[in-house]
Amino acid sequence: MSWTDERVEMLKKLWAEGLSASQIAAKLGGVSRNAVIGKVHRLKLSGRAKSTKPAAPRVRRTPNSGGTSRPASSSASSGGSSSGSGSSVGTFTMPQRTPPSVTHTIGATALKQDHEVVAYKAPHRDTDDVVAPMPLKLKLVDINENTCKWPFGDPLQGEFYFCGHGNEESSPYCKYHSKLAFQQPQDRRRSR
DNA sequence: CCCTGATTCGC
DNA sequence: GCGAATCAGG
Repeated sequence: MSWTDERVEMLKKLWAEGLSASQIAAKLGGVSRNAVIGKVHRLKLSGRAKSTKPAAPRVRRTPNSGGTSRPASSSASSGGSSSGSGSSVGTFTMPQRTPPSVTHTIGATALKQDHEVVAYKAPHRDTDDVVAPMPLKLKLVDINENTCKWPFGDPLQGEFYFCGHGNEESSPYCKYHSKLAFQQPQDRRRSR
């Protein structure tokens, strides 16, 4: 299909209304969104509602100068483009097992009382005589192989730290949190 | 991966 | 002039 006056008019209108190129292409029919964008550019209608945007910092593309282009084979696209999930420094990965929300509540509650309280009885069904330790407020940088890595708080919120108490060997958590972390299989309530 | 617009360039 | 391919972001 070609760009008749009507179609161009429609294009201008829709573009002015803020519809996306693909939407306009769909409405007009018979054209791809690329066709629409291309036309828009030719009509010099690009920059739409673009406030402070004097010049486009576009980086010149370099397919291959003056030669036969578009050989389909984009050649060495290799994996140089990073985006690698590699190991970004500073990134912390939460434990696979999401700590039960109960713990957070407890932690928070205990925190409000702040000092004084050194320990508190474990919540309900925990018949264990294991006592939950008050979390030492260890920062990410302060934890190591021997500190419990049970997280408290929300990394996105203000407070975020780790339990930090000593652990049994080979465990990332202290005795108490190891229990919470490694067995949850208790009966799951029918959520529905 | 979905989407957006921007750009290039063979046709 | 046209628009597919491609790019650069969100």
